[in-house]
Amino acid sequence: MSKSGSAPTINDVARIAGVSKKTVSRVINRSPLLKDATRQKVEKVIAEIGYIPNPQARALALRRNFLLGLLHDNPNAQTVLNFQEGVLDAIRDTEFALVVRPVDRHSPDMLEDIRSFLELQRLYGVLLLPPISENDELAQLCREMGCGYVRMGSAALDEAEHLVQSNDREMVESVIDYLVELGHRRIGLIEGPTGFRSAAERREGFLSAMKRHGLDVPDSATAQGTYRFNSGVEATNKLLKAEPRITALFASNDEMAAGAYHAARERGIEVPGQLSILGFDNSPIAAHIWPPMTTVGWPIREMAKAAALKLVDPGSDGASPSCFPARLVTRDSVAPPPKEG
Amino acid sequence: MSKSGSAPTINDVARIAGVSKKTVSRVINRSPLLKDATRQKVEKVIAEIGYIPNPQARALALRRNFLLGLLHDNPNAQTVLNFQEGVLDAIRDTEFALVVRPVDRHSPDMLEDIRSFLELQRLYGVLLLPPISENDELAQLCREMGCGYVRMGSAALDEAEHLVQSNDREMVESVIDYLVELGHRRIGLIEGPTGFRSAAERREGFLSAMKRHGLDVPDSATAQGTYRFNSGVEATNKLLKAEPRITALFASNDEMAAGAYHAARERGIEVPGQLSILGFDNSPIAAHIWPPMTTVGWPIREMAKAAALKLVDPGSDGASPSCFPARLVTRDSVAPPPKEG
DNA sequence: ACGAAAAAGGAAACCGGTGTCAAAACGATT
DNA sequence: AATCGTTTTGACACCGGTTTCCTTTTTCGT
Repeated sequence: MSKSGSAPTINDVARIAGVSKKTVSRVINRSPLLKDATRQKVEKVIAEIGYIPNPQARALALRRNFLLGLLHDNPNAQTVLNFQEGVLDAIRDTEFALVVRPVDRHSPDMLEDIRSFLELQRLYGVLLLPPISENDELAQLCREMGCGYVRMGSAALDEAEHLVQSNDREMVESVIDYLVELGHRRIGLIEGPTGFRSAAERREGFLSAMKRHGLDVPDSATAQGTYRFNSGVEATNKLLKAEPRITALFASNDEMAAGAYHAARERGIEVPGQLSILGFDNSPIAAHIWPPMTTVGWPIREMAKAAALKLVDPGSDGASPSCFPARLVTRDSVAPPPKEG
Repeated sequence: MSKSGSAPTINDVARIAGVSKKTVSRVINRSPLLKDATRQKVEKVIAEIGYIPNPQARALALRRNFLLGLLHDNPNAQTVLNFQEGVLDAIRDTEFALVVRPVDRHSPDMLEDIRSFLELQRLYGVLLLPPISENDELAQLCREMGCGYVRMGSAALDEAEHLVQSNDREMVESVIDYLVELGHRRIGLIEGPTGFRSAAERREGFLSAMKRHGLDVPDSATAQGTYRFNSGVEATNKLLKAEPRITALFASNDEMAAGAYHAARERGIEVPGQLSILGFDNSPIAAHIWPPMTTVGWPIREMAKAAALKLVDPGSDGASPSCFPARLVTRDSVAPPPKEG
């Protein structure tokens, strides 16, 4: 019997069940070459004494930890946190745990930092959040290091087993359709920074929808931001100066849309009476700002769960492509355009 | 020599340095009974070949993982994320990693869940964020399990070595002083939920400052919220109905303060012209809301770093009490009270 | 210079699992 | 019943450190 006070080990199970520890190990690892009778006998003992394999020992023997890593360059606090919750949904009641690692994508050492991190911790796999999920070198690094990985993205960045995708582009298109239906014709775009795949996808969606409706998008009706609040303010100011007749504004994310509110208010423009504003991400700020913002939300938590499952249990469903639908969250920042004066 | 491709092991170091692995182990563990010459010789080799002890092996032998756990019941996404960054600041370039574990403080199984989590993962230590940091049973559990812990709190919850503290109370007092200096006399309070130590501290600070100034605080000038946005809306409505002559409002956190903005706007009350609003936490919403909110910010990241250091390197400074000063972040939601009549 | 105590080093066992490979058990044939 | 080819199972080394226990060397007082 194991000394009371310390958890039962594989040896305890083996002794009580009257088999070798290797056999117990086989039961734990679901080896197919076990006689059913043996398996059941061992499983009974495991259940009885409440044995749980020690992840530290397995980590050493397998040269691989039971840790999932979350690598991110803080796109947005709420997003990251929702993602963490989703991963936890997937690994709750398993031996896995989630380790987080904020990184700085602007640092020239990012890849080296991550390499030594992976080398040291021997993670089972990592989850890559945008924008660093778009970094192909990083994915390559994971492959080299024998570390599983799943990328979250708004485009087909990788093979299905390494990807959980959202359909930003389609979603933006339908959002523009919605604005056009309401009567808007002059719609402005605040796009995200160059180099972000999501920004590109959202812009493409915008442009193709406008084109489909036969609407003109002069250069002066688009402005670029950095996905941060301040850049939204600046972009809006620039836009409204160049194109004062714009009646609706689509911002590539909520923070910039909130910046647009700010700029509009400073100019005495009423939202949504004189200007409709639409964001993207459904972050908390969209709900808290006044008037509450209409935006597009994607099911981050479910996506995170799916991503984690691809790593942890690739058998179940891991190879199938996962594209998650976003949905329009209608609040009060969009109205029909004002009557022409 | 170690086979190229795999990291150097303790045996490599021992062979190259011409000592036994035990000696190397002693160097790594800073054993005091080593001759300086030996230590330096070994350290030189370690540096040369870039040896890093394998955390998995150490975890097995020491029965203790090199993982810090962050237990939280999401007080606020930005807070949690800042905290994570702070912990990372402390453990960057060490063998430690940070694992996160959101918990549900309303679940009756919370303690059991955490117990089995600790048992399984054998964390080196955990960091407890408010509000669960206030749970004494949880701290007791950590002690029982031999797991280090540090609590973040707004009061003296525990011994110095287990505590990183903020001075909410003092800070609220000085905030009220500030309002009174501006001329406010009728100040309302939206307090946080019962059972939160921070809520209690902030209320105490408010009341004692008001008392000090000889100002009356009728029951109708305080309302309770849940720390969530919506509760801020409701509390403000209740408050303004009962005490329409209030000229300033202090909310126990920014989310509720944002709710107060919302309620004020719905009632056509101008902020800060007719009503000054003050929040607490300096969360992003405070900066993004219109007009930008004056609030109190505490240095979460530094506090997190200090907390992590208490666990990782208790020698350095771990036993000394750590109380971090908050500071007033002045923005545009506070103005002198409107002239009477 | 001598003996005792302190410091340094090493061999082997151990932490709790997994991999390899050979032995044992089994079933089907002859 | 003996033989052969498969399953099943177990003995033993190993993952990369730490620990125990003991021997050898230093250091120091006298």
